[in-house]
Amino acid sequence: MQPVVTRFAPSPTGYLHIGGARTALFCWAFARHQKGKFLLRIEDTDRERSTEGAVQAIFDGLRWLGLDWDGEPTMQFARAKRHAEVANELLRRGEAYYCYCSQDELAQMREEARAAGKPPRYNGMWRDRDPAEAPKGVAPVIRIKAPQTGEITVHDHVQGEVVFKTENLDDFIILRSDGTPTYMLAVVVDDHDMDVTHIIRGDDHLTNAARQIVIYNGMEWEVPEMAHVPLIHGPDGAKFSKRHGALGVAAYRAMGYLPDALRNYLARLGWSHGDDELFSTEQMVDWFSLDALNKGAARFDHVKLENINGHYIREARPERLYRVMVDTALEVGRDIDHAGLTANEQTVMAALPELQPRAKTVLELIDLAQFIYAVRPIVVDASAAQQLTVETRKLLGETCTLLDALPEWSATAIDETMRAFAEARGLKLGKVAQPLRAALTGRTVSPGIFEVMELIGKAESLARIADQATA
RNA sequence: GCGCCCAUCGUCUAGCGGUCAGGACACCGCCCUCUCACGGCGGGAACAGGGGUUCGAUUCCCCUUGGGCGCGCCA
Repeated sequence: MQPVVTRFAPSPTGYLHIGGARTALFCWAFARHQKGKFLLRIEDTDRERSTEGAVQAIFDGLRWLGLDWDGEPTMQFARAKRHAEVANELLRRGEAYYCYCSQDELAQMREEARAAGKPPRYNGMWRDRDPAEAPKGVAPVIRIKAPQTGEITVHDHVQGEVVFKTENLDDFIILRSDGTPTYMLAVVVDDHDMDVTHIIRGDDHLTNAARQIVIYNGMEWEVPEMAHVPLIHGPDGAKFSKRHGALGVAAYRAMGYLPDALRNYLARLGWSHGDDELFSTEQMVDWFSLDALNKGAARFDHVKLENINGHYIREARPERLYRVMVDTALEVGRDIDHAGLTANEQTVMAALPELQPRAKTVLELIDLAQFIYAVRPIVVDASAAQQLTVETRKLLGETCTLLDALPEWSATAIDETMRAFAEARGLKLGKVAQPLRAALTGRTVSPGIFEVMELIGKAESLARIADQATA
């Protein structure tokens, strides 16, 4: 049996966007499931818009998500000569022809078609005309000779049998007047030459598939299997543009999302395996099949992504999370946090089990860790300040004395004495804990306050409390 | 305009002729509790509309409506 070969073929004109990442994930998962190959092709034939930085962003994004490709990436522009060769072969076979139309003539053609209520398309002007009639000095394009009757069926693993009447297809250009290939030609030639067996891509290419089949037929090449997956929509159901919150993969990393979380979320968008919501990459590879892909477009839901991210943060090992926190702080330019995190590696690591269930993103994790390296006097935020009254400041003074006398500095020991202290005063524990939290962290929200004290140590704890206490 | 695709709770989805229409996120209660999370328990919430086919339609077919995509010497 022929080994499966899939490919991801982005054009490097921006960042690796979320929709592309999902397509890549599906291509990758299918290839890995089938024990086949997953190839990468950079479609950089648009010389105006393609940039080196964008190519790098694609590599980085895929690697970050853990999508490894096989072999060296193919750079499409470098294969222009081969594309032209195929165009000329099509010419020889009588499956394509030179067209000498000017831009004005084409514009007029489109105008006329529109007026006649037909789709704007080329009218076949040069299809059967003798090239000897060609106007002097005009560099021609090469157009494919599309069948004018019958239909073309795309056998799609997601969309099913999609039938296009050939009368709705026109003789599109395959080679530009400057000798460079158009997208339609380049894709077909490359997919064929790369031995791609399964084309998995966005369903915005579904109509292109019919056109591409014309080229396959012209060359008598076998048409690969196809699967056109629905696009991702924005939260409002409309197109998922930058304006509507569509971001690059790198942006999610910067916002503190873990690659496992994004991968899991994206996989679940348009694909499912029963009721399974949370699954590992291995499980996805194990379970992946094209039949389980959905036909309808899905909306991108940041809230659910956040929930899944929270799950992966809770599951992550502190060592790994610590590295991500440091890297993220550096990347987003939070120098103070970066310095604090770096200088307190052991404490942060020890605190992480307390921090993890409280954070949905790595950025939140960093915020949560601030009490560790905050510098005295602690900045007390507005709501925490309300906890510090004349009475509670006195209370804090008394706890200082008790705490100072503790022979052993542990959360449980502190817990016991504070409970006893509160009870002796006829106070609920919260009446003591909240002022302590305000004094120690400057906030009203934090991990268990006795754990906080253990983490930052006796001296620092007593000092922070004393800063807010009165005798 | 023409062509094509799609349609189950607010969102992501399970369902592949007979189900009390299941799960997850979100939301609302309750519990746990030093705050906030986490966790546990419970609740409300959907088959777009209309025709068929069938003993029986969420499921199959058609139409309507509503979304989306495509129609470049862009990819």
